[in-house]
Amino acid sequence: MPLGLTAVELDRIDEVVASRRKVKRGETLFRNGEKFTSLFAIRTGFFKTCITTEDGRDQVTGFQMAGEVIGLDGIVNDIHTCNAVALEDAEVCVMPFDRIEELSREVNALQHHVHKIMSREIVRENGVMLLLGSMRAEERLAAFLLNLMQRLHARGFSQTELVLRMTREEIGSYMGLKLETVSRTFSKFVEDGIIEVKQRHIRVLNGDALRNIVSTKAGC
Amino acid sequence: MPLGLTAVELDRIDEVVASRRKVKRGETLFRNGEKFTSLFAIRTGFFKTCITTEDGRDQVTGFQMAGEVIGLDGIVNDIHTCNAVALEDAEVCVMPFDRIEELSREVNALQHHVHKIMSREIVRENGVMLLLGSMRAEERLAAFLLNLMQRLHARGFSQTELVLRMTREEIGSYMGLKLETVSRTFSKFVEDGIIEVKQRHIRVLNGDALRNIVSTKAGC
DNA sequence: CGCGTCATTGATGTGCATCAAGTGGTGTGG
DNA sequence: CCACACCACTTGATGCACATCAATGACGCG
Repeated sequence: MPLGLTAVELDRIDEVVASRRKVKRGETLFRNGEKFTSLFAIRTGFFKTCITTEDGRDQVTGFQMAGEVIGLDGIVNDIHTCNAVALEDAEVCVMPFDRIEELSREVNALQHHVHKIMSREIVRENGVMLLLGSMRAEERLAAFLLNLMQRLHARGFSQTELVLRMTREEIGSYMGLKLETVSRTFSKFVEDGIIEVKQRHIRVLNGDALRNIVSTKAGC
Repeated sequence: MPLGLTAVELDRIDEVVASRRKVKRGETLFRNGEKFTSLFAIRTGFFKTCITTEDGRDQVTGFQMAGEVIGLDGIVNDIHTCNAVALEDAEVCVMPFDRIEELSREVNALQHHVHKIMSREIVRENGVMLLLGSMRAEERLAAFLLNLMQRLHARGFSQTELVLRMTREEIGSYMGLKLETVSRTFSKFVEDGIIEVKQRHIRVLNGDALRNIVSTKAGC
């Protein structure tokens, strides 16, 4: 969590956690239409959030890992508007939102932290919109891999190796592509010597090449 | 603004407005990279927000009208990450964010209101992601028109007539389409008798048809 | 009136979707 | 422990929606 807090403040912040909850792989933490009461801080595990429309369309709107907060969509109307599904066995901290609001009136740092988390999510989604609106398949996947690597690295994992927690289809859904396109694009990256793929294990051989792919549209 | 407030509370909320600012058509309210200090409530006028990437790509991430709040992206890093451009002469209320935080510690309703505004933006962007990721051109534009109509109607404007404040290119950028595609799709709607188009003036003849277009992917 | 901006419409190209077949890993039950 | 079934993935062939390129038309402003 945040920085520059006194011990007392840190204790107060612990108070927002009402309980913990385990979610098995494949199960949902919350569903579209359910009443919103709490935000969830992921302790361990990996989630996807996805929207399902009346007509059966379904789209992954994000992947969340340990240390990230999930459930912000529910605040507006006190109803969750997406499903949060565990992609591996997970544990979350349940943080009742009224308690968060209460405490953040007393602890300025908490208040500001909450605002930042929400703003960060807005900015992240801006980035995804950019990606969906104007990038080609290779760029999307390069950006996706770089983003995952960066987040995993920030958590102390390898910079170059990662294990995908999601299927090709879920990646495709998130990136606005079909699973075949995801697969083909990975294959192309392999041919080009940029990554190695073995099932869901990915080793990045040439991170710069990925970065180039993402930001080399200028020449077009 | 929100409901169920005492007169005293309402007075307090007025305090968040430090000043007003006029923005002429084509000018920016804030720019990517500028220091973030305030949120802005639009009093009159119409804005677009857009991201510009290093490599010159540019994408509209939203259109905002009177009564909406703009600038939420700046909270995370105290830096704006997008440009806000007035599409017509506009006036905004400047609301210094530290004052918002200060006051929302005292006025619960304000605190909750701020949270809702941010959450609403997250949910809106979720919807755009869905649109960009899985809808075809006709569906995107139908959804776009319906959304504009609904927001304008909520502000007391006609349900069936609207004036686009933005160019075809800006619409296309927002929807992940080229301006030609936007134009062609409008023309198709006209052929089908769904709308009338005269420059930027749009009259919706058959709102149900639009709604059908948006939610008729089940059959495909 | 003439120029610039925005919009429309047509002809052609292409990136990704779609359809289809086959492979490989995993898990289960005999 | 092996056989089978299932699922995720890969790879190829074809088609289509939208992009791209290009020409023309309609406003609005100096």
